[in-house]
Amino acid sequence: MVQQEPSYWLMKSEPDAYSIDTLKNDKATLWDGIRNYQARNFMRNMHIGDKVFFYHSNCKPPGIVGLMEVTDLNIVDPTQFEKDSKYYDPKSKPENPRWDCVKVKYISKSNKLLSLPELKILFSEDELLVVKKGNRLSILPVRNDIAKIILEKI
DNA sequence: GCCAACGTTGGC
DNA sequence: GCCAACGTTGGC
Repeated sequence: MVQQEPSYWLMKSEPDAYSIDTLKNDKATLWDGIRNYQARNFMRNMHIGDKVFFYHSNCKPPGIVGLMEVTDLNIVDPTQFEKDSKYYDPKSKPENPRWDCVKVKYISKSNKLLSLPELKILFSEDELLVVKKGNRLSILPVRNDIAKIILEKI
């Protein structure tokens, strides 16, 4: 059987909430708390073995700080049913969960952050501009050709 | 703190 | 289905 080439993604997290160092320590994590349908749907399109760039957002300086890999798919996000969670969704019912997520594992932390200004150049011709001002999507696909360049820089 | 971008909500 | 109001993201 032919080994399928992985797809590449970018997922954002505020380092105050969950950082690359926390993931490095945890080794793996559920990427839960996603409450945006388009971002959720991107997770549904992931496959085991896909590579994910970890992006630190809303911090100084913002940028790609490491690499992860998808290890599990279609996991019901437990936080949607936790009343004390800030991700609690009273409209979601256990018999028909609205939010699901993937599990990722730590691969590596960048020696040097790949900064937002550098990403703006890399993604300048991409239609799903990762770095577009006001882009509220916390999960985005990354084109293979761009991903290859990023991999050389992190 | 400001604000651009844009998703969500709810009245009609 | 339209759209105004509102809320969130996230860079600066």
